[in-house]
Amino acid sequence: MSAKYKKIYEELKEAINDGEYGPGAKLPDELSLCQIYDCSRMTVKKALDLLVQEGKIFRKQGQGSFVLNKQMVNDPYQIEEIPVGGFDRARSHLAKSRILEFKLSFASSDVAKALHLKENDPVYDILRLRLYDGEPTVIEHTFMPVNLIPGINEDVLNHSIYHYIEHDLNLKIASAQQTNRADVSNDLDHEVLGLSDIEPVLVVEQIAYLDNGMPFEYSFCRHRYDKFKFTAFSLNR
Amino acid sequence: MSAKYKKIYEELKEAINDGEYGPGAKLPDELSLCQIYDCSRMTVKKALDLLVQEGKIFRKQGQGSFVLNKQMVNDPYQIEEIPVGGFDRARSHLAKSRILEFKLSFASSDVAKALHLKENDPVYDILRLRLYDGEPTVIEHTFMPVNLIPGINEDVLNHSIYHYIEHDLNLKIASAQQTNRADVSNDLDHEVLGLSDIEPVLVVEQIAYLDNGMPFEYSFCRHRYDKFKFTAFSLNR
DNA sequence: GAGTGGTCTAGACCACCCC
DNA sequence: GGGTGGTCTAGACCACTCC
Repeated sequence: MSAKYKKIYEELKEAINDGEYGPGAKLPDELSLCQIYDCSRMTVKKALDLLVQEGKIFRKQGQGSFVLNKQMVNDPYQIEEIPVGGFDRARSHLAKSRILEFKLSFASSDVAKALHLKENDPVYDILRLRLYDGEPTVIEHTFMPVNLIPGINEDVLNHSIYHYIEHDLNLKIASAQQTNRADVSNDLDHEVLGLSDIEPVLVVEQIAYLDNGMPFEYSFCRHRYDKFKFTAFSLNR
Repeated sequence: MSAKYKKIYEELKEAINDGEYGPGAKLPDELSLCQIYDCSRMTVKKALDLLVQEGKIFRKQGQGSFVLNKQMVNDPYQIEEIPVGGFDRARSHLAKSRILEFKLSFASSDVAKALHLKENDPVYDILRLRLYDGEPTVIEHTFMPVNLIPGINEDVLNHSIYHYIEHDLNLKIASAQQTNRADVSNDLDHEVLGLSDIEPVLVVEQIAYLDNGMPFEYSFCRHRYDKFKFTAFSLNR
């Protein structure tokens, strides 16, 4: 966390977010930043590259680094925006959750494949409802390997699984693979989320990984179509 | 393209995809790679970092670099998988498109905001249907600034807008911002995509940018729910 | 030609992991 | 202690843009 390039990155990001550098503004060139932050050019570049990846700035050889002009606009439903990745743990603290079902199962072939287990290995099989502002908005179906993540119980579920994994088990959550698709709402969606026949859900399927490369979570989140959208930024090549 | 780190990246990626390094396999350590590719450590690291970002490998201090075990499994509809970002131009060549409407409009306030124009600036207003295997699957509504991208006509639309922009206008497409959400299908969706009332669409809203930071495309793609899903990989922090 | 970012080198020291 | 990746330096040369 004390890495110099991360500090430079954080400071510049803050300066951009605060409007010190407005849309289209030119950042100081690399050599100036080297002087400002008393470091070498590689360190400055590493910080700036992070901002490029994030879509905060773009850089052009021979010209400089500039703040990118971003704006998302259209929002028919006042939808909450979530960056793809689901690592925004702050957000999930706003949500309350209700356990609909919590049991142990033998891994199906699909689950075994996703979690890199053998078929019929034991997994937690968790069905939860997430409430935002007291409103039911997401049905979450999660599978986790019992052997990799021991000790899950209702207490843990009522707090935060992620917190338990990172602080109590001292494991590190490193990455996740997600797919988004739309789906026709099913009986449970109707009953629990209060959707009508014609109202769909946004399904986010996720496999999350620890920093040792082991997949520890395979989940399906069925979101109300009018409450969530997922945002991403991507670079060409 | 001639950058050494990109070559190393490509070669390693190919080796992983070909199974030379299977799931969980350990890659050679950095110093070995330096010898193999006759370069410095920073160059090797840059190549490996690209693989980390892409979710091909993970690295652990004190241990090494390993191939990440990825697998997406569940697919109720045999859906085509598309990486978030939409830069996979190869794919769009498979699609044929039919122009439903092609006109000039004055930018609405939403469109002006997204494309960084003034309200009522002229924009192309394009409604196209994309067919995959002859099947109607996506309705695409696109706005582009006339002044930034001159010379669009039906000919261009029937080929590839992106090809026209990159090769004829010699502009560079740099990045894109996307949001995914599910939506109730509307009358046009029913009529053109052949969806029933209860069948939804996956809406991908996109703003795409040139390498000079200018937004040049604001689009809404309404995908049949049973034909597409979007995948992404993300790192924690 | 001056300014800028893109790539690359050959080292250095440190933190972490396993034996 | 030996192996490994994480960070950082102080240069170098090149490619591109603008004047």
